[in-house]
Parts: sequence; C-alpha cells; structure tokens
Amino acid sequence: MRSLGQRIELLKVIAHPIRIQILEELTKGVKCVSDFEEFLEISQPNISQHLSLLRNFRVIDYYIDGRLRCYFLVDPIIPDLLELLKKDYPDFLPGPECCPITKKGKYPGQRRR
Amino acid sequence: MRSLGQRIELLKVIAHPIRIQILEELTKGVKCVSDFEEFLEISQPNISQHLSLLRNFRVIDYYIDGRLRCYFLVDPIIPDLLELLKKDYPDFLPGPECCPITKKGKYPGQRRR
DNA sequence: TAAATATATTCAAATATTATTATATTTTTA
DNA sequence: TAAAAATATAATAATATTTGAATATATTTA
Repeated sequence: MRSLGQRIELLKVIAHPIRIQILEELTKGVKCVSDFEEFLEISQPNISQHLSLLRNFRVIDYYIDGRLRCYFLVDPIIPDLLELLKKDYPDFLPGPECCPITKKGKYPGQRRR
Repeated sequence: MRSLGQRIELLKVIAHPIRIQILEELTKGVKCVSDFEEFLEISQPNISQHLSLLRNFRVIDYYIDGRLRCYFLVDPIIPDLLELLKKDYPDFLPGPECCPITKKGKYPGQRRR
C-alpha cells in the first residue's frame, strides 16, 4: 500500500489541468510529444516539463523511436482514479442524524469538560 | 459529472497531508475541532484554516453544538477516493508491446513527415 | 457578568508551483 | 554533412499555497 506521503504526492502530480489531460490521453494508448502539442494549448517546452515531472514520479515512462519519444502509463492506479473522478454521485452524503438545516445538534463523541 | 476544473479543484483540496488526515478521520464519523487537535501536530488556527478551506470547496460542512463545531463529510466521492488510494496495485501496468528495456520501439500512431 | 473554552479570521512572511524564454541535444533527411 | 525536426533542459519570472502570529467571536461556566 502507498504511504500517506506517496498518496499525497500522487494526488498533487495529477492535480493539474495539463497533466490530467496528458494522463487521460495516455489511458487510450501510447502518445509522443507532438501528439500532445495538437490538443494542449501550451508551448512545447512546457509540455516536456510536465511529461518529465510525471516521469520523475513514476507515473509514466517512455521509449524511443528515432527522434520520437513515445510515452505510456506506468502507474496502474491512474485509469481507475481518472474513472472514479468522472463517476456520477449524488450531491451530498446523507447528513449525520444530529444535523438539521439549522446547524444545531448534539455532539456524538465524548464531551470534554 | 464534474467538469475538468472541478476534478482538479477536488484533487488539489485533498492533496495535503493535514487535509487528507482530516478527511480520513471524518469518514469514521462526526468530529469537532478539538478532536483534530488531538492527533494533528499543528496549531488550532491552522486546523481551522484547513477546515474552512475544505468547507469552501463543499467537501465538508458542520453543525453547531454549543461552542463545538461538529464537522462531517458532504462530498460523497471522498470515501471512495480515499479507499482507492489505499488499494494495492501491481508495481506497473504491462508496458506497450513495442517497449523493450532498451527504450527502443516503433511508434504506433500515424508517423508525421 | 467576568473568565474560560472552543473556534475562527486576518494579514504578512515563507515556500512551492508553474510558465516563459532561451538554448541545447539527438536523430533524420536533403 | 548541413539543415530540419522532435524534444529536453535550465534559469528566471510570475503566481499560488501554506504557515505563523496576533487577535476576534461566541458560548458556557463560575
């Protein structure tokens, strides 16, 4: 199991609009840098920086084909995580019994003092 | 379904060592601020700051019991997300066919030029 | 009603993340 | 072999996040 630190690290790595799009794309298969240039509206160096960050955290890796770098997913949690984030949920969990709209209620734990 | 922006926002909110611990604790039930003080090694104002951030993003809410504020989970994705992050996975996904250890291979997409 | 308790708010300082710009590297092609 | 193509790296500037310190608010208790 991932440590707390590793879980946070992973979340931080994914929590970026460019990187999450890169990962979404890679769940569909191998892609090289210029493939990303086609749909990401940022500069090539910036794409490379995000790819290299993802690689440093072992989320993706690449192989070389001539002058292309072909990137692919490595961390197996990624597809599940991206899918879960897109899942439909009700607006909120059922509130605790003691939680009326008035925001008044009784504390369920041991009361101190 | 959450928009891309909402998904990122959610990930960023969770991707913090204190906040993820707060959320883990809240999956077990209602907790007030001084409950958190017992196991988080940070100042009370700092705890309140994180709680208020979580509330601003509609991840948690609270009700009032006298001078206690009793916090609880609101966003239903949280328990699933925290559970997924703790799930055991193999070290990596099976690599693409064309990816030997040598990092050499053939690009599977349309080759440009 | 004054003191104590529980918690929140505000602002500034410290730190971390991200984007930009310029340049470098490697491989292929003419 | 020089130029073009594909990509990476490094340094800096811009921006966002986090913490710390001081203080404020509301409720209960003595």
